[in-house]
Amino acid sequence: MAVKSIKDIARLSGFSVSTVSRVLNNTGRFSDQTRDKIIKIAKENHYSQNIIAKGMRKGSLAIIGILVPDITNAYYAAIVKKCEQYFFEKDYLTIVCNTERNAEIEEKYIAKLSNHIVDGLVVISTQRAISKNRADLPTVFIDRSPKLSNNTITASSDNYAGAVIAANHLVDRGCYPIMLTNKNNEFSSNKSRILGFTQTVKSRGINKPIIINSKTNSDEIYLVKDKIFKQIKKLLKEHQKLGIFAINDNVASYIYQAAIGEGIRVPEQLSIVGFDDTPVASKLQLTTIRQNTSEIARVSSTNLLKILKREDILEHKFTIPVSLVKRKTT
Amino acid sequence: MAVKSIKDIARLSGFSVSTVSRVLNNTGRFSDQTRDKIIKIAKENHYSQNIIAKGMRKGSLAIIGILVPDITNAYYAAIVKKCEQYFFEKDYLTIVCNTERNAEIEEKYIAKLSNHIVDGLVVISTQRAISKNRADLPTVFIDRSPKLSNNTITASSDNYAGAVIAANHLVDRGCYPIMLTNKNNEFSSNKSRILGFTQTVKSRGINKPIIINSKTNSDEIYLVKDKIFKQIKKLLKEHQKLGIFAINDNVASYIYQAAIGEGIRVPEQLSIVGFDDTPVASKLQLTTIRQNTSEIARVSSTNLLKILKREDILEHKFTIPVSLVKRKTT
DNA sequence: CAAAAATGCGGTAACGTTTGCGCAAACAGC
DNA sequence: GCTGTTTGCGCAAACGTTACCGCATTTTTG
Repeated sequence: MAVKSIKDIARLSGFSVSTVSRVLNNTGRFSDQTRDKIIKIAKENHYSQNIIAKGMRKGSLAIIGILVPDITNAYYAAIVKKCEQYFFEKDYLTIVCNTERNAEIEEKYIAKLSNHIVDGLVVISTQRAISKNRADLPTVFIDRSPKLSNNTITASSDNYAGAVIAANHLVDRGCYPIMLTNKNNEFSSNKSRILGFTQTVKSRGINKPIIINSKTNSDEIYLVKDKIFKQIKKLLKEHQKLGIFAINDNVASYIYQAAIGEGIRVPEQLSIVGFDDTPVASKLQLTTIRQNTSEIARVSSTNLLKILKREDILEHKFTIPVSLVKRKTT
Repeated sequence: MAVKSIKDIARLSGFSVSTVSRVLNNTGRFSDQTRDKIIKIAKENHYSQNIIAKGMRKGSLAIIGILVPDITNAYYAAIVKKCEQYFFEKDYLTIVCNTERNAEIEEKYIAKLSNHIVDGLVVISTQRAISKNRADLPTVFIDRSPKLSNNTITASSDNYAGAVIAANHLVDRGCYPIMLTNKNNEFSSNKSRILGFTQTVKSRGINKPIIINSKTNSDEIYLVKDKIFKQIKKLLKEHQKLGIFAINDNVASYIYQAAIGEGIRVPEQLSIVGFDDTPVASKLQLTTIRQNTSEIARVSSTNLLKILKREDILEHKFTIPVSLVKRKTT
């Protein structure tokens, strides 16, 4: 009961603290008898190592911090889960921070985590360049990276290729392609998707690609439903089949439901391709571009651990392939 | 640059470490001049407190651990996010652990966290009673709690009331009610829902309530689709309108999609009520029983912090009200 | 069998912080 | 101007570990 520290085990076993420490960490020299006796006593008394003290001595608690806009978002949740599990395999714990994409909250988390509490940081999709005073903390970025220096390490999906696949898929199925984006078009991932769409559509003979920008967040797109459908209905008169490439599954699923409500047949009149492949997409049977979240997480985690082990990392940009998941909306 | 510890600030300012510590923590006695000078130097040199050392001295790192089956599940994600945000408000960080409902993994996490790394634990829906050797760690439970002692603190939705609401809603709309559960019927939350359904249905004059147990996990229910629909179709011949109360939204949404595939009209022939109110339910326009995840998280977090502050907690069971969200499947 | 090497173990400093205690100087009261 | 109180600050111990170093004792070597 009263056993708290290595000192108690030392006292109970008759050995010194250094010997107990060596046995418990399996380092240095000690006899088999000594080991057995100390281990036995430690177990009997439910000794558990004080990680704080160890961390102080070693200068590390073996904890990783992960900054994520919102754990409730299925795409982020998938990444965070995989990272956490990967780190735990390697004996690291993970502190999760919901930043709400709010720069102020981000700064607060970073300030707190910088105080020697985490060994490194995984940063997903930050609003802006991260404050410089965390410059000492090893960091890997997911999706987007600040323009701090040219050796920041980033992993992201091949957004450009995803858009190319989506655009070609729509044109192949005889649709006149439209892209529907949200207000976050300054995000590099959105930029790449727009570029991929535009270039592909042009290469298929359409000179003026139509891109509708909702100018809202993905989950507030319902506010501009009427405006969007006015445009869609107008286009439907000019083209037999329309194909919407939505910036993500949330937007795609909303448009899908709304189209049905408007009496537009999917996919006969209107095909829809989303992006992400979240559970909603699979429940709604939405065709979408799948992001390989497991791979993004794996690459990021291993890179961070490599930095911590001071191993060299040759690449700095890691681009993860995406794939088309064909379902019932195309 | 080379400034690492309070010692450096002491050296640079000409004061002792104790004075610096007192100023930085705003405790004890010091003059205004001293304060200004020390603060200035600390800021100039970007001093940041070493939380590990502080933690060692104070015996706490101000970190909470949260054990959750799967952060990817929307219901759990909502709770975890709220808890994390609440703890951060109170200056605690949160370590998230995905246990996959696996007892072995749970034990590993608990063993690791027990080593003085967290101040307390939030445990969501554990598979079994938690290993006894963590008995020293303050813990609150969500959804279900092990039968360790009768003062374990638990917060959960009013599952019984939810089932009563769902059953009445279905009967009110002229449906012959059926309940569809998964294999986890030993879970107390499922038990309560089944009880609520059974008793309500009986009180409405149906003596032999029909409960179909898929005997699979929620996301593997597709394996027994044929069996389930055979039964549903048979019942459809005996009753004009059927109403399914599904154990959760995942099951409900699958049944919804499958029913449409089978050519059954929803809600004309078959009404469906889910449980949870996850994003999928709202996307699919599923009628469901909403769990108040914010409230569950708030109650649990405040209770844990109360325990840490050694405040008395009068109740041990916290039951959070649920509500009917009527959408298009009823 | 002497010298050299290996083994087993303990003493102790250090990690960076907080905090009780004590002491000198300044200030207050009468 | 003497006593009593307050103020400002430093010393040093302590939190629980780890790891360097050193010292017997034992084992190996030639």
